[in-house]
Amino acid sequence: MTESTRELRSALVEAGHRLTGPRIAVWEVVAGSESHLTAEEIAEAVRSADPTVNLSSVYRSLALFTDLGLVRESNLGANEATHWELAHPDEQFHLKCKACGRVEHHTGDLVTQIESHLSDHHGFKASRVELLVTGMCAECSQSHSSNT
Amino acid sequence: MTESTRELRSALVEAGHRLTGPRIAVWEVVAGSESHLTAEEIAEAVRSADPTVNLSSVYRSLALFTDLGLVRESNLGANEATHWELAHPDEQFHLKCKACGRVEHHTGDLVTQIESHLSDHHGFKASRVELLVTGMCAECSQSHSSNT
DNA sequence: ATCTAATTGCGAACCATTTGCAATAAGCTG
DNA sequence: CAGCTTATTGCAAATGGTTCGCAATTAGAT
Ligand SMILES: [Mn+2]
Ligand SMILES: [Mn+2]
Ligand SMILES: [Zn+2]
Ligand SMILES: [Zn+2]
Repeated sequence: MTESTRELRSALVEAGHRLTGPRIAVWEVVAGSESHLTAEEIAEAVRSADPTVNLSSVYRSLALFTDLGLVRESNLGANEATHWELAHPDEQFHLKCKACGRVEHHTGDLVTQIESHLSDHHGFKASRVELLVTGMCAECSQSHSSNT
Repeated sequence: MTESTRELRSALVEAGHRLTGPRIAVWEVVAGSESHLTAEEIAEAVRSADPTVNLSSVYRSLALFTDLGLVRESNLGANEATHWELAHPDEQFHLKCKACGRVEHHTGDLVTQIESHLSDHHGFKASRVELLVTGMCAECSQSHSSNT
């Protein structure tokens, strides 16, 4: 049993769930990837290891992992499928380049400042912050510029 | 012709589009509401004035208005239908209370600071910022507290 | 009043996600 | 290890929001 599987097991057991084949497979894929994946992409990768795993089970595993705080679910655009990735904190937010499509992470304490401000001045207790900045990344604004 | 319709007409004409019954009806509903409405809710309201207007036309009008910058489209939660409202700037973001469900607006210059920081230090040119803070509003955290 | 292209209504298609249910298997317990 | 209970799975069908194709309508120009 791999180290990553061990982590999964303890999280599952602690919450009273079972360690199963499909869950392990989904976990390995998500934990072993750097990117934001759709359920279908995850299912595809999972199937290469075990072709019997069903897409429904992938969805169910992801929902459970999200619940346990192991993975993070993101909407990276209207009418786009949900993307999943290993959990990361709120203050690490998303920069999406509309030219190349890449999604980068950016850590800023400004998110934390917003939370504090809302709590201190407005009594709003934030439990989750989702910040998506869409625009042009450095590389793309460079290559798309019409200068000499 | 109402004032609000006149505004719509000039925006449409300027972009080479026609002023039509369905577009006026959708516009009146969105412009006359304070809240974030789903396409179905808008269609319902539109039908009370003109029952012949189709849901597809509502979607098409909303897509066009969004394109023209007249309305704003928001995802206020995973697996929830898209919501529309009259356009408002990026720095006016969303606070969603998970207890009462209300969505409030909050204006903070911190969003603008994030944009500047990304531009100055990372060469990322933001064109749109979507910030959704989920948590408990002041009223709800008060009434849900278990104190004497 | 005529003309033409944009727009609409309608129904069907689409796509991501969820669900019901019978079959399977994880993790006790002895 | 074998038996038992119940969570979990695979499958296929349902769902719900949104889009699409196309023929009929209509806005706006001439
Ligand atoms: Mn991320
Ligand atoms: Mn809003
Ligand atoms: Zn880019
Ligand atoms: Zn509330």
